[in-house]
Amino acid sequence: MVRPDAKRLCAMTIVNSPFARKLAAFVTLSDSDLTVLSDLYRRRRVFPAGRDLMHQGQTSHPVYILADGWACSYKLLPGGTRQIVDFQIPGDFLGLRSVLFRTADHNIEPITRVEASEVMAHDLLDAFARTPRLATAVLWAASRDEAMVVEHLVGLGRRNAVERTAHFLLEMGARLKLVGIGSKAGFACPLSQYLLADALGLSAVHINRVLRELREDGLLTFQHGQVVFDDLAGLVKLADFDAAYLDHDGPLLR
Amino acid sequence: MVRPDAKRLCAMTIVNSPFARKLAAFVTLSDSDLTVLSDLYRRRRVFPAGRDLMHQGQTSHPVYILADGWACSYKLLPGGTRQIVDFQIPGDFLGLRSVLFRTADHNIEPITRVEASEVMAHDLLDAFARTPRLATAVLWAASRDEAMVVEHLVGLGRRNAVERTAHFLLEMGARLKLVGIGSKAGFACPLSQYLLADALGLSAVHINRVLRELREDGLLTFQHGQVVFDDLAGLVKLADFDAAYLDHDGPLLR
DNA sequence: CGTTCCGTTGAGTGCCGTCAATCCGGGTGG
DNA sequence: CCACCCGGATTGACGGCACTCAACGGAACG
Repeated sequence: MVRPDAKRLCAMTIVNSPFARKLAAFVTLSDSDLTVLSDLYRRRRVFPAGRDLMHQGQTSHPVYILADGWACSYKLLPGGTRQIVDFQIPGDFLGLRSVLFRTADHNIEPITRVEASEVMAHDLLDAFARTPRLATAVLWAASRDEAMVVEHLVGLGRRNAVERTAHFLLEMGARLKLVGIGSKAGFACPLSQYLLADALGLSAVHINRVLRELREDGLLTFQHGQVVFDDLAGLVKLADFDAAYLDHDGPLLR
Repeated sequence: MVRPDAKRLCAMTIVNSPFARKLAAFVTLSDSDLTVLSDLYRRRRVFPAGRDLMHQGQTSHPVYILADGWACSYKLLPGGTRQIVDFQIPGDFLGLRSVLFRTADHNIEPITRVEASEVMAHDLLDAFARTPRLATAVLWAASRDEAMVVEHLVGLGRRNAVERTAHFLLEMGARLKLVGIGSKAGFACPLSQYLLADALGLSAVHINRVLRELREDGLLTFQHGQVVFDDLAGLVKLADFDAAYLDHDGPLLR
């Protein structure tokens, strides 16, 4: 009986990780790419919900790849309010943007219990040097993250509360579907209305009213930690949602 | 008499460009870095104010480095409104983020007459391969751009009109100072109140009222295309402005 | 000298925030 | 098993920040 190649086995395991899954939507990853990737996954760590794992002003922080759970990045304002910039779901980087700065410019809070792989900046750059294809894929992921931030900005600037909320939930649905969590019908959502409010620039009270309106209009139901798209087409139209920047029919690079 | 080395001369010319000036705030660029940089500047082009030089959905667009003038990147919404994501000033990239996407996800409009160098994506990647230091500098510039977008997002979500406007003008002032245009006292600003409104998620009418309030409170004056910081400390306090992500005391990498 | 763009100001409106009370489910301790 | 507590969800009343509509002045331009 032939014992399977250990590295090969490793690659086979990694291929179903949310991170590889997301990258695979952009580039076709070879076995060697996957092997390099699996090396990055070594230092797995677990964080409890609620306690920040990175905060503004912190110097020389590491980068994480989120393996399980939800997190959010946010900024605090003097008034005591905060603005959530983005939510991170499995497959997303934590703190990639500020890796080139001396200090992190935002906080990251685990919303649920979180499992993440700690990646040394040096190892990441090393991996890039070995597999340019992987480097391209990561750059694409970073561009995609920024595109989401931009879309978020547009929503805050020019969409009313209902459109903004609908757009946000559609985007989360599309992102989750891409990494194999959730479907076109909906997804499990651990976000409280307070978190939603801090992300969408609204008050929790108003979020509640908006969700009720969406529910009564037969568009979507968000109750008991479940988001259900009752009328997907109607939502897409209402929110002017275009998933082009998130999804692709297939890899762009082969 | 010795004729100076042509390449050397080229490097001497480029060192005063806004782009090099901005990068130099982050890394110390060697003569060879500057030579590579000057190669990127070859294809200089001019665009008149007002006509978009890139639009949403456009495929395989080039990247530009802005040499002179102001531009803005924006997204259109179905209602006919638009949201300006960011303004670009000399030294900034145009369209860098969407270079890895098949299609641009936003429009770019020259606000004034604009001079820009067209850079082929291939040449850029080639330059990166030759001088990793330059690659790092460009990545830093990209991270800085994203940090500005994030700060913009925070403003739209959680700052009122006055704070938001003050913060925006302070940020523009800091950016312009970094590339050698404008000073601590103020700067020449070609933006109309309509452009300001589209950027800050407000109506032009309200921008007008906000500017009046800032003026009457002795904080800043924006008239006849000139922004003057009448009370810089007061503005910084009002807007909770922190230029850490824009400016540095000196290069971080030597 | 009309046109157009930009800036300015007033009046009225509405979306969304704040304050406050209530309800509900789950966890905890008696 | 029940009382208590606590975070989150829900709803109502009220107020304010910023929008819309509208009108007018001034400067640039053909």
